Amino acid sequence: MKKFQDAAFGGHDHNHRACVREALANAEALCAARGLRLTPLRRRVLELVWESHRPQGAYDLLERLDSGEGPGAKAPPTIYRTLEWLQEQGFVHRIESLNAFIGCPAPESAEEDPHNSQFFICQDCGAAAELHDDGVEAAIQAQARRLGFAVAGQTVEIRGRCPSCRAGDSR
Amino acid sequence: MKKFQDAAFGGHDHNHRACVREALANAEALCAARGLRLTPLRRRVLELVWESHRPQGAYDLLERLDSGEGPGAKAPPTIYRTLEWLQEQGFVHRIESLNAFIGCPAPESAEEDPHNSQFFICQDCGAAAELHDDGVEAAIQAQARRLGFAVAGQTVEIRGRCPSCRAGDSR
DNA sequence: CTCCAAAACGTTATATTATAACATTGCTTT
DNA sequence: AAAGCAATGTTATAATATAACGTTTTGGAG
Repeated sequence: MKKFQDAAFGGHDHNHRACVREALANAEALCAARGLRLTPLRRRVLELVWESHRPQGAYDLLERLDSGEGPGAKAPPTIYRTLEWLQEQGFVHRIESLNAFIGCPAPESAEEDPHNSQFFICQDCGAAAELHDDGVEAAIQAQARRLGFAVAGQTVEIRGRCPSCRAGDSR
Repeated sequence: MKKFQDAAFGGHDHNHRACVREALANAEALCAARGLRLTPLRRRVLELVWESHRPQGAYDLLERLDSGEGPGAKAPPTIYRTLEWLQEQGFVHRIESLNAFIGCPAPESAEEDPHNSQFFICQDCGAAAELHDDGVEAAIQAQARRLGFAVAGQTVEIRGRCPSCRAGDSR
């Protein structure tokens, strides 16, 4: 259980390199399957997003992109366009309450149910965990039915403290 | 049922003047109870927020504040400070996914459970309904427990189409 | 009632986030 | 090779938000 909890927030004992590798492999596979181009820029931005389990601001990403190996002097539209494309593919999500972006650990599942995801975001360490819980989804749909409301998409972002930070862990 | 659904989104057949009057009366009562000052500015901004059931941008509100009766030339901090205070009192909520603000229909209930509110926002007409559903709350808490996560606050914003717009109503 | 301290409001400047519009590059298909 | 299109670069600016400090108002202590 402890392990599951830590993994969700990218706990300090998880193998992050494997995380990133898997995310990139997923993206490559899905692009191949869809006939889309995971260009160097798109790949690099996805890597940057995955450098941590914390949602990243667009300008933070841009700065790191700029200061990296490739050619510099990229302007905001570059990063916003790239993030937009990554979102369309389900490779990253936007966290509305933070104006920030985070990698999706399971982009392939977004095809089945694009609207069912919830984020738990630690206010101490900034880490975020993405969940796809049918219970939350069902409760929302029940209310929507009651209201006569047709759900098109959901933003569910829970602020609080992650298990590590509650335990007084440093990270 | 129809009436309930319409009321939630401020349907065109509801008595909006009464809506506003009630919201202001609520605010006055709560301020009196709490020994707080509902100044003319705060009262005016709350009125502006309540001019519709659509979340309003800060600059929209500022512009309308500016062009109204009182002295003009107010700058952004004025409106942001006022909105911040209104939020602290639970009189308005911020809609993260829209960078906008909406009046709270039941600020008194926020004292009991400050974290339990969900918004259903129509992508056609822009109207939003606030709900406090224990089912959604419970489902979120269940996941939080599973994760070992301590919930401090929730952002639940559902995008979709309201009953009026689904019916092809104009508004 | 006066004066003080704190709260509320005003003002200027600037930070942060995001997009419009158009130019250029570079695949890819023929 | 040329046309056509997707991707990226570039410039400028829009939209949202806050820092810092000055002035006014107000409620309460004396």
